[in-house]
Parts: sequence; structure tokens; C-alpha cells
Amino acid sequence: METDEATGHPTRGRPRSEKRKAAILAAAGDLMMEGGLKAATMEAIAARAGVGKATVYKWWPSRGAVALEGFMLRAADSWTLPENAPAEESLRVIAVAAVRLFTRSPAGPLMRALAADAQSDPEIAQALREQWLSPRRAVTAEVLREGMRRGELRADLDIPATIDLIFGPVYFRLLFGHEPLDEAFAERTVRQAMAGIGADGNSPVRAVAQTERSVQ
Amino acid sequence: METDEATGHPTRGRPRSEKRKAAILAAAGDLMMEGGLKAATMEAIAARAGVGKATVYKWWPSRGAVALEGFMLRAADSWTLPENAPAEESLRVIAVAAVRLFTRSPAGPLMRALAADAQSDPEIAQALREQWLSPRRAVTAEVLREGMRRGELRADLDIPATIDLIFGPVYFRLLFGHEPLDEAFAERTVRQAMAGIGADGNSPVRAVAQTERSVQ
Amino acid sequence: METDEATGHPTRGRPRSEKRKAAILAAAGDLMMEGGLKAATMEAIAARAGVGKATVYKWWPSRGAVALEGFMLRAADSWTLPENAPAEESLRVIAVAAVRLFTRSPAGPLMRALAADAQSDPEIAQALREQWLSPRRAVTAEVLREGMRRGELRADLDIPATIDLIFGPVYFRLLFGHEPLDEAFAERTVRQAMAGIGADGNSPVRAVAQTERSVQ
Amino acid sequence: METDEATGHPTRGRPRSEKRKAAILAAAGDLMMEGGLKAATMEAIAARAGVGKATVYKWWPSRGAVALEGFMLRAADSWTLPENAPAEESLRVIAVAAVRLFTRSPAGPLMRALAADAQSDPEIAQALREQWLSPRRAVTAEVLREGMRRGELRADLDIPATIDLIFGPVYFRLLFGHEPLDEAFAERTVRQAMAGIGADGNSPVRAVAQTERSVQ
DNA sequence: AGCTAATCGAGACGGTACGTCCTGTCTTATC
DNA sequence: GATAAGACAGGACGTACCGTCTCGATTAGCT
Repeated sequence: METDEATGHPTRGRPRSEKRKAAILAAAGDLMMEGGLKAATMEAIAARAGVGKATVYKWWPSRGAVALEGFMLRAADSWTLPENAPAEESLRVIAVAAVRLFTRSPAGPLMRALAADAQSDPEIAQALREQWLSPRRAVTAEVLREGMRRGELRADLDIPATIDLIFGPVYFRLLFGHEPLDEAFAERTVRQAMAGIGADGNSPVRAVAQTERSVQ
Repeated sequence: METDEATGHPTRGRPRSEKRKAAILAAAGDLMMEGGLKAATMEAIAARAGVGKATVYKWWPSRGAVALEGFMLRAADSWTLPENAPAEESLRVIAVAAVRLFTRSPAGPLMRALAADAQSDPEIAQALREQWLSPRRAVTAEVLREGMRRGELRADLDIPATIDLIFGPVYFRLLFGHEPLDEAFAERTVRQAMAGIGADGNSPVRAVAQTERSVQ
Repeated sequence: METDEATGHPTRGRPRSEKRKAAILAAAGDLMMEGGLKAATMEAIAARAGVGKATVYKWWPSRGAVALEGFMLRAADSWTLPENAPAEESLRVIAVAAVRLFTRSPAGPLMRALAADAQSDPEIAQALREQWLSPRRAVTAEVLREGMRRGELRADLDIPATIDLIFGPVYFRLLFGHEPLDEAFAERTVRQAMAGIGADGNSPVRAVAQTERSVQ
Repeated sequence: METDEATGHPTRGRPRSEKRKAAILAAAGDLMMEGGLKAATMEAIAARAGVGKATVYKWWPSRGAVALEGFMLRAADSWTLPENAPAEESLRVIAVAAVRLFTRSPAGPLMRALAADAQSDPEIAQALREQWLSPRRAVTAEVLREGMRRGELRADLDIPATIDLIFGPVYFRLLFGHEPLDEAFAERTVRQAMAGIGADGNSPVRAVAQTERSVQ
């Protein structure tokens, strides 16, 4: 007997076809990768999936929503953080995994399309933050807190700002394409963030910074 | 007598109206800020500017191009780098100026709209890189090189990656809105980038990093 | 035990629900009267009847068929021809009954909807002719024949044309609405048809007509 | 200089293309005749005319409106009433012209489509009455009045009812198709209406009818 | 002053995609 | 087996913009 996942009530009527759902998400993903954001119209998605437009609208409110779900499907990035590794190593793994996802899978173009949509569609923006960014930021925050606890990282880090120091450069290059996005860049970003770009500890700049920091 | 700027030949016929050009750019900017990317249709821009659509197409190839020019007009950010200041101070000024531009002027929404368009329009992407990012990156690179020369910054910096370390977090927050974009954040980003997020110099992590670096 | 009406064999499975049949016909009729032809979609009929769309399609091939049956149900016009009355009186009863049906019952709007459907659906058209027009024309033809036999009516009547002379004006007003459709109109139509609109018998026009007729 | 027909003001903008207008009306007419009412969708009309759908909607509010105008175009029935002819002859010409129009030109199917639309679209219904029926009824009324004046027709005719006596049978057959619609039928209708279907003047029925009439 | 030519407003036009609605078919579980 | 519920492919609806086009009106330099 069919039962509804959420409520447990027996379902009525014809159940949703998982096959079509997959076909729609695949079509959306393919189109976005082939022709960019512009090619992935709802009409084209439905046509390519061999599905009526109404079926698409039945389950997703907008193209962005389809894209998001298609993205999540294809972005099943299965990086596992090394156990008991130093913080720098974990951050490196995280940053490299992000770059690898964006460059070696369909996820890159999809993320670009999603980010574009998010600029004019608050719902997409929110979904992107909540469903994509948040979990990754949470993992990263945990790595940072653990590193702080173990004395590998400064004790006074601003955690959100530090996360952005790692991810910001990656998304910046993804979206603007002004410089190549590759794993070496991810590693360099983490290394520079860890060690600082300032000259060794005794520099006056650093002293100032430390002073200010202690004042806060 | 009217003369053509480029050729110096005397122009024939009615000259282009600078008043309309300004009106179009203003209308485009206003619409993007009011209703976001979606509201700024070519039709709406022309209507608001009190201008025929053909006039807009005569001078700009696409909505993105109008937006870019409107953006440049409003983003006349007049930050002046302090003379002979330490590198950290200069970077701070640069980062804070960017945040201030995006949060205290129309440029923020405009940049978001442009970045979105750039994801599907290569011409916009290129124009954005060449006309907006490049000059700012050039200035920043010069600051970095000067800091390296003066011994304030590490001698082995990857300059493009370092620029992204400063700007990346700012654009990341602008485009995704997951955390507030304010001047304090810009300052913290620069400070953490300078000093590094790792614990003081003698940490083993840092040593490893340095070792690796020397190996490269 | 349920048995099939036609064969007498015991039926298998759940027997057809007469209750639903009635509900469907009622819903169809109501909708056509409320919102006209446009409102009576199959979907709306099924929903209002509390019935699955498939159930409707199971028993009727098209909306027009449902409408027709609903119409027949509501158009149970129980006029009884007066016994041994003069032809004119019988025709008057027939015409007035038609007008009364169309104006004082739901049958008017239903007939309008059916006639509209019949213009593009040959099956509806045929059903309308066979199930609705034919029996009424047959009764009317009999009245005419009887009148001719009794010498009340001309002996050389073209019976179908004469029937149309009585009914045509009624349906014309029903479908075009250019003039009010009421019982007085029905009576006047019959009276004028009987007596002729020409001036009394000795007019030259009449003579010509008779001459021509005799030639045929 | 282009001027607006109605106001005489100089027109602004690109003037309406008469060529497309003709193409749209032609396409609509063709489709209605080929595939009946159902085939003439707005989409098909636009496609066949090689025109954008918006262009059709710009000038006509609905398919029915296009159909009406297309009908009027093709129904340029140029019957001329004979001068000083007897009323019966004039009515015969009128009725035969109607039948001829409906059977020998595209106007028949078009009128059927229009009449169908009119059942659910009050605007079509009104337009049909005002633009099509009214002028023809006016001409016919004039014929009747002239006939009454000359003593060829009864002096106490109900003019609208008499007009329906002539046209009603024709439209009845056109729309229901229960009997053939041909010129002989039109002639017979007029002849029977003129002479009356009752037996010659001395019939008791007629006497009754006359009595009643004189009472009114 | 008249001529020539480019720009301008207005807006008609062929298209494309939108998001909605209904059709007629189908696939479930229930009765 | 008949049903309700409702998912589904398909297709037309009427709308909004797109980018192009064709008008008359305007505004300059050139003759």
C-alpha cells in the first residue's frame, strides 16, 4: 500500500512518477550546461524531458527551483574530512573539494545559473543559502572551532568572516572568471589565509593589528 | 560646429542628444535598484527615459551594456590611497571603499544585476572584467608589490590569489547575502588576511606550510 | 444479486451508480446555466458532481453528450396535444410549449449550449437532430397531415418547410436574441403562418404564386 | 502625411499594416472553413497569417471578433432589391440571397462558427446582431412597410415577427442541418408565408384568427 | 532660406517564453 | 469491476518583452 512519506496517510490518486522527476531534473541540468542559463527555459526543460509544462510547474515554482534541485542532485560532493587532521589540512580538503566540484562536474555552470537567478529571486537566494551554503558553512565552522580549541588557529577568529576568507575567493573566480579556478588556487588560498600575507610576526603591521585586536 | 570626436570630420545631421543618454542611464539605474534585475527591461528603460526603444538599441547592444554604463556612472568611487601608508592600511582602504560603494550607493544592486547578467552573457562578463575589475585589481596589485618591496608583505605572494583573498569575501557576501556586508567585515577580512588565521608563527602548521612552499 | 438489465446475467464487480449519473447530469446542467457554455468544462462537471473525470468519460464521449442527456432530462416537456382540435390550435400549442420550455426552464440555456457545440461536433449535431428535433418534427408533421386531410390546411404543403416555418422563428430568436422570445411571439408566428402575410386571397401576388405552384 | 481616419490628427508611430490585417482575416476564414470552428485557434490563425499572436490580439479582442470581421469581408453579399417589385418578389430575393450566401460562399461555415461563439460570448452576440442582423432586418422591414402601404401585405403585420418568419427557417436549417438548405426552400418559405398555410380564406380557422386579431 | 541627413518619439511587427487552464488518458488504492 | 483521486502529455490561452522595422517630427550643418 502506498503511503505518503510525510504524513503516513495512505496516498490517494496516481502517485507521482519518480521517473519524470528525474527526467525533468536531468533535462534542466543538461540545458543549463549546454546553453547556459538562457537555454534552460521552462518550455525547453519540459520538452526535453518529454513532459508537459504543467507537470513541471506542479512540483517546482520556478526555473530556479528546478535548477537548485538539479544542482543538489549533481553536486552530491562526497568529500570526507580527514579524521584528527590539522585544521589547515581540513580547510584545504574543503576548498579543494569545492573547486573540484565546480570544475569537474556539471555543478559549476549550475551554480553560476543559480547565483544569477538568486539576484532577482529572493526565494532562490534563500534556498541557496539554506540548502547549499549553510551546511557547508556549518562543517567549516566546526573545523575552525576545533582548530581554535587545539591551538592551531587564533583564539579570536571571527568565524563567519574566516569562512568567507576561504570560500569567497573560490566563488569570486567562479562567477567572474577573471582568473582560472583550479585546485592549486584553492590550496594557495588556504595556505595564505593560514599563514597570513604579512611578513613574519615581527612586522610592525602585525604588531598594530595585534594591538588593536587586544583592545577590542 | 559639431565635429565627430573620433575622426574630427564635421558631422552631418542631428547630433546625438547627451540629455537622452543621461536620461537612459538614469532610468536604467533607477529601475534596477527599484525592482531588481527583472524590472529593468529595455521597454521599461525606454519608457521611463521618455525615449524610443530604438534609441536605446542605437547606442547600446543589450540591457547589460546599459546597466554596465549606468553602473560605472554611479560607481564613481573616489577613494584615494593614502600616500606612503603601510600596505595593510592601503588594503583596508581599498576593501572598505568597495563595501562602502556597494552598501551606500546604488552600485550594490547594480553590481548584483550585472553579475547575474554576466553569467549568461559573455560580453557583459568580459566588459565587467575589463572595465570594472581590471583597474581595481591593477591598483591593488601595485599596493601588494610595493608592500613586498618594502618588506611588509611576504616576498612569495601569489598576487592574483592575494587580490581575490581581499575582494572575494566582499563579492561573496554581496551576491549571496548570507552574512551582512559592512565596513567592519571588510576590515576584519584584511586584518585576518594580513596576520593569518593560524596561531602565532611558531606553530607546526605554519612550519609545514613554509616547508611545502619552499619545496615548490 | 445484481443482474444485468440486458442479458440477465449476473454482473461482476461494482454496479454502476445511478446516483452518480444523476449527479453528473445535474452538475452539467447547473454549470451550463450558470456560466454558459464556457463554464461547463468536463473538469468542472466532475468536480461539482464529486466524481472522477474518468467516470464521466466512461459513460459519455464528450461534454456535448453529457449536455444533451442533461438537457433531455430537464426538457421533459409534457405538452399534450388537444384531441380533435383544429390544426391551428395544435400548432399553437406546439409552438407555445417550445417557447415555454426555453424561457421557463433550464432548457433554454442548455439548448443554446448544445446548438453551439453542434456547430463543431457532428456527433452532437446528429444526436440533437435525432433525439430532439426528430420526435417533435414527427408530431408536428402528423398535425399538418391531419389538418390537410381535414381541409383546414392547404393540400399542397411542403411539410418539412412548413415545420421550419413554425419552429425556425423560435430557434432563431433563442439563438440570436435579437428580439424577445415569448409566448405572444409564438402565437403570432403561428397565426401569421396560417393566414399568410399577404393581403386577402384575391391579391395578384397570390394568384401568381398559385400559378407557379400548379406548374411544378 | 499619414492621418488618422477617425480624428484627422496626424498619426504617430508606424502605421498599421493593411496587408497583415487582410492576411489575418483570410487565415481566420480559411481555417474556419477547413476545420470548422475548432481549427481556428488564435494560435493557428496567427501562424497561418505569418503574424505574431500579439498582433492579432492588438486589433481584435477574441477569435469571435476576428471571425466576425472575416465573415463580413467574405459576406459582401451584393443583392440588389428590384425596383418597384411586388413585396413577395422582394422578400424572395432577400431570402434567396441569404441562402445563396450561406451555401455558395465561405459565409455559411463562418456564420455557424459565429453563431456558436455568440452563445457564450455576449460581445460576439451583440456584434452579430448589430453588424449583421440589424441592417438586413432594416431593409426587410422597409420592404414590408412598403408592401403594407401598397396593400399587398396585411395592414396589421407584426413586422419583427414577420421578418423572423422569413429568416428564421433559413438560419434554423443552417444551424441544425436537419433538412437541406437550398434556394427552393427559401422560395417555398416566402411563398407559404405570403399565402398562408391555411386553406383558402373561408376556413373556420382563419375566421377565428381574424376575429382574435380584430379584438386586439 | 532651403536642403540634406541623422536622431528622435512612437509604436507596429514577428517572435519566444511565460504561467494557467482544460482535455482525454493513465495509474493508483478503495469500495 | 466501478469508483475518487489525481498525475500526466499535450496544446491553446492571453500577456510581456524582445529586437527590428517604419513612420512623421525635429534639429543640426551645409549650400
